[in-house]
Amino acid sequence: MGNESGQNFQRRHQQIPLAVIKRLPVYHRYLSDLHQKEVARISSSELAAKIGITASQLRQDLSWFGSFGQQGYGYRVDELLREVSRILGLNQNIGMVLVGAGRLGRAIIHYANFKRRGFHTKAIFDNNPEIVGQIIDGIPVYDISELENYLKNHSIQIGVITTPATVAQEVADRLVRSGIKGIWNFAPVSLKVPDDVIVEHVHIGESLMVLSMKLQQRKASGPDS
Amino acid sequence: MGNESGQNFQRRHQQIPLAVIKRLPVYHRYLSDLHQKEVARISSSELAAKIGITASQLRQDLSWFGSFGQQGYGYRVDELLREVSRILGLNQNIGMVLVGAGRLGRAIIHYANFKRRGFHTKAIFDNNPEIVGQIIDGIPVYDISELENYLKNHSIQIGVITTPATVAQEVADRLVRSGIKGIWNFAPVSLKVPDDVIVEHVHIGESLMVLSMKLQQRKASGPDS
DNA sequence: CCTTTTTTGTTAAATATTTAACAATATTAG
DNA sequence: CTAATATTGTTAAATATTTAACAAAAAAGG
Repeated sequence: MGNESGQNFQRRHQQIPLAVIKRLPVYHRYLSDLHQKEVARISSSELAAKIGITASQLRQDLSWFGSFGQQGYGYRVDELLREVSRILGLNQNIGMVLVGAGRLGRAIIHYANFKRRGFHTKAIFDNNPEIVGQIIDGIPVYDISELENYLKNHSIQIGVITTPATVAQEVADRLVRSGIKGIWNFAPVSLKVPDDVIVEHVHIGESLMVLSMKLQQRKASGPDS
Repeated sequence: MGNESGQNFQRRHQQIPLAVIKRLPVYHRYLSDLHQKEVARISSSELAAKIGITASQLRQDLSWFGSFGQQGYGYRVDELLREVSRILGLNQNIGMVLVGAGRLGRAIIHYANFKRRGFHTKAIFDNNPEIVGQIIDGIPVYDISELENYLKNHSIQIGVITTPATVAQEVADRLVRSGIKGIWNFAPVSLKVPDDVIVEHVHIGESLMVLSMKLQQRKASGPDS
């Protein structure tokens, strides 16, 4: 058994590298898969091979959070999945509101609600009178003017912005003023927020540009290299 | 004027770091903004400050592709925007097909078509008979069985996957067999493709987990640190 | 026309991340 | 019970990325 059995969260007091943080959801996905397939144990080298990284990196990453494996045996899939879930904060319920009930907003509600447990979209806000009052996926749509009032009376941790880019900053400001500390932003703008607010930006357009660029590079440098 | 005036694409023969590639779309966005505001010139330090990086990094990044600035003057916004667009491959028309006409698919078509020039979704494929035959945003929806035949007869560079995770790999295989070299994947699976095919994965769920984790960390280590 | 200022592109130093190596230890096999 | 094998967590080395420093050169000001 690991020497500290994962009792402690984040062993060292240094800041965890962003590169490590970004790999954790990937580990979670693969571990979920294995768990579903009822695989009981896996070694760092097997798991790393599946993911396409080195075993060293996997062990190094995990070591930021504790010791979850057993020498000579490897990791128990269910235990490691539980630990990674805990590290990711997936063991608690998180309340969200979504601003911008356009196509992307509707798609995200669906995605977020069905795919990931623990994240609950409690309310939707929009400025279109034709949408306000509707119920989308079981979630009520309120007028954007109600935003501050709603947030005052409900426990919400994350605000999701799926508005046009032009109003995203204004929405962010309003969320921040109402005490929201986490913003999941789909609008293609870099939001300016205070230091104590965390923004995760989903870079849809940027991702397509990266693909376009890589294709162009590949073409330029010869298809065989 | 820069000593080589950007005549050459990618000066050195080394591989361009992924970290650099990922920043280029950000540069593009800020330069577009400046261009729209009719700003004519900008120095590396001004632009870097806006973006929130160091001037050194900006100049270092650009130097991978050529010399676009002028000592004592800075960069001409229109020229640099043109160069960055060219590097990103935004100056050419790119044909795309989208597989999976669900909510996310429809949102992406809208997003990709309206927001970014150069990318044209030519056809949509789905297996739902109720959707097949429809026209979405001016784009015809065909039965998924038509995919290979369509790709044989049209010039398509990118396949977009917005199907459920369960069928994403199968769709990817079919795209690859039809000669597609670029895949823009929204399904939460790591696609296995040959080395000459480029996959860009939009990590929607993973991004939410990262946000969740950062919130949890912030909470744990005290709101003031 | 000359001097001062600005700002680039690049070389070098500092920092961060990844990979390799290995001692420690649990498991397995005989 | 002992020896051989497997595999972790961690320390050290290698690699990559970021930042700083600065010579070169253009622009601005007199």
